[in-house]
Amino acid sequence: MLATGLFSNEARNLGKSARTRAKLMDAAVELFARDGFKAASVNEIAKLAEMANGTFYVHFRDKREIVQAVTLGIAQELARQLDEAMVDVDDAVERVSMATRRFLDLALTAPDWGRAFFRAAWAFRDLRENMLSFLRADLERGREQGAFTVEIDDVLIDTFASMIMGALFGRLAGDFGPETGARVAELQLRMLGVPPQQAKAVANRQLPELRLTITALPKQLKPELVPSR
Amino acid sequence: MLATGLFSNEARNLGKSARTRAKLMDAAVELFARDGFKAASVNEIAKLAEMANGTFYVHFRDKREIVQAVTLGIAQELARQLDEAMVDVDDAVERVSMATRRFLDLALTAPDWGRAFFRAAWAFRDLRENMLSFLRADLERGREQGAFTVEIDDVLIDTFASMIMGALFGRLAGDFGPETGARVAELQLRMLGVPPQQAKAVANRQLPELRLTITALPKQLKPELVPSR
DNA sequence: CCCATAACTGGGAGGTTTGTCAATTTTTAA
DNA sequence: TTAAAAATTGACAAACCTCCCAGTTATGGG
Repeated sequence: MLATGLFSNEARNLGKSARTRAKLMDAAVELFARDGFKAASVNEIAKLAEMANGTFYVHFRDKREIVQAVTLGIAQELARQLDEAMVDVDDAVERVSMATRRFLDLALTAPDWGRAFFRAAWAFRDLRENMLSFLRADLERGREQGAFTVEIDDVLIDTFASMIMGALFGRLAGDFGPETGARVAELQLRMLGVPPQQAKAVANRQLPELRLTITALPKQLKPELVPSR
Repeated sequence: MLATGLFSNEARNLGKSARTRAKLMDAAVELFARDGFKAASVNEIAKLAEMANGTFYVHFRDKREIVQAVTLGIAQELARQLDEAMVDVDDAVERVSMATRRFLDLALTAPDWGRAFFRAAWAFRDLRENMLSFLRADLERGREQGAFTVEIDDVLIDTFASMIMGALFGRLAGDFGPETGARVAELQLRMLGVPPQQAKAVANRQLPELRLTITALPKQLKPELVPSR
């Protein structure tokens, strides 16, 4: 077990129950990433979290419940950080390129989260659709700004997302290096109708340092997962 | 259990051993498609194939072996059919568009095969790389013919494949209809540098009827999986 | 048709999994 | 400080898993 996983870190100032719950979730992330949701066992999660099997069932009704908590937590945190990294970018071409590159950077800083997210994205439709709503907003903005010539429909959005997921997989597998994000962003912009030269320039633009802000979630119940702009 | 799955059909004129083996493989495809390779159990495979658990071990050393047989079988058959459907197409733009559209049509005619292939493509690197070698050939041909302006590298090939896999997933989930293949092909051609108007025209070109040729595999051991041209 | 051989059966050993529960320890708040 | 509440433990039932094997049945070449 790692010293502290991301959930534990978020919960470090909360009560004991929340900390134990977070520890279980961190262990679960690791196993979900490695084995998938179905193949990971409650026993192993508890063992990795260094507690007795029975404790698991104090904090989660069953495996389905921890799967939901973990995947929702990962999606929320990734979306929040991505959103934050882009608050003051207005140009759609920049935003679209940045989303792809930042998302990959982010997922790669916590590879287990990346892997678990990869699995969750295929397994859970509502989570996937929630993430895609962010994307749709930027793509439609690009059309309005006249930057994208392609028609925006569900297939386009899904395809765009698949390109990101494919890159995530390749990065996580170690097949590709850090330049992958820029390359994929370039390909995406070409697809959207941005002139090749501009696509290359924008996609390779230097990004400001990635500032990680792992903060505690608000005490209130999980906020809805919605684009902030 | 379905009347006859594809493996059983291929083996229908072979000896009893081959037929039983094929029946197990058909059952396995169904469960792999539903639950994944790790979560599917030998017990359930045997039960679905309507035979005693012990029979499984007459035909396969263990689960790894049937997973390998099934995934290789699916990949081979899909590659073979795809290759056959494209033998007399020379233009790279046409080939690339056709590969995407035909692959999707093919995978959708046997959705369990499609689902199992989808899983296998992420799980088994060598299988994936083997399929990608087909793709690379056509993409490079397109550069030589001057049709594609984009640089051909590993990230491009992987991204191209991810677009297909994403579409496959959406089609299998019922999110998208039969027009998806043409739409994704159009997006791919745009990405490669084909002028938008031409991309749209080629991608929507009517394809000759898909002729399914489920035939018995040659008696000799599995042939290598290699592009025929 | 006969019978050697191949295919198949089903019970079981030994392990893992899920989920429960009574007993124990830790935390919290008065 | 102390007692009630909350958290944790670990053993366990019941189900399910993989793989084996001794015994039974089916197949097909001579």
